[in-house]
Amino acid sequence: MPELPEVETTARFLSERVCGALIDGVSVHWPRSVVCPAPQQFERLICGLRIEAVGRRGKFLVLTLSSCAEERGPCYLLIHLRMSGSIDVVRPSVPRSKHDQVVLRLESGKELRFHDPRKFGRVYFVEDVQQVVGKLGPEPLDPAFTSGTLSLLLKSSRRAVKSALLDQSTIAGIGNIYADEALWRARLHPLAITNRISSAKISVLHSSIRRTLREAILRQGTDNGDGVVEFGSYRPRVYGRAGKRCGRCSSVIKRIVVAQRGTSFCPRCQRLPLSARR
DNA sequence: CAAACTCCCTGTTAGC
DNA sequence: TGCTAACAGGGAGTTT
Repeated sequence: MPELPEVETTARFLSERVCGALIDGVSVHWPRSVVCPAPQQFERLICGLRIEAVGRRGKFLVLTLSSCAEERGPCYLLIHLRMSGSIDVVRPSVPRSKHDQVVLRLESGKELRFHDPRKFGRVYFVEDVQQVVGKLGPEPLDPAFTSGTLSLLLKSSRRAVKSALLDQSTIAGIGNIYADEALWRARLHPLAITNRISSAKISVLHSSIRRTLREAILRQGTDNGDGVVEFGSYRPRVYGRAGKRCGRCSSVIKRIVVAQRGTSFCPRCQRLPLSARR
């Protein structure tokens, strides 16, 4: 599933291919993929706009669109890939998949296709990005995100640390894969209670989150052999490896459920300290 | 305030 | 072999 590193990879891929492109046709094949405005409006409003930039905020792709006539400010096309979404940029002659939910035809002769077999992904067209991403927490790779920032966030509530990492209003962009990976790297148990984690351990968690995300971006995301979304070559240390051995201590990796999500961790590397139990 | 649950979806897989 | 049912999973919304 696309999380921050996969979305970043997709944003870079898109940026190279569609920056400057004029959109001259839009079709929505699965109306519920489009949150706002209504699909007909969506098609009408986007047609004729130019893609100025492609970026990312949390797990959202952010395309800045502008009108050629310049009579109004920029607008934004946001795409959340959720579970199974992906983006293709192909020639129109490439046969369209039945899972291509939204297609933008570009003047350059290419098509930008939002492909999403499970239909959980969402597209937004807005004038104000904050309308969509306003509630997101800080970007973990932003220099402004320090150990102190993380400390304030974790100490302000009492909950399982994994649940806090998954909460997009706490930190943006971390999902099930990188939450498990960062906790493993930090040698922190997923059920450790946030406001009882020492500052020293929070500092380790902070650098673990950043190292894990940076490493995954360098590798262009996780190689999830899932077949649904093919990304890069990041190999998870614990995620999806329950029953296999920990690469650090060779204990058998355990699987539990935290915040309704499957959670893998090493029971030996990631001990739950007495002081951090509920 | 936080946690738990429900819903949206379909490809994959386990069970029969 | 072929069928069905269970399951996974991000996040918004609702209930506890």
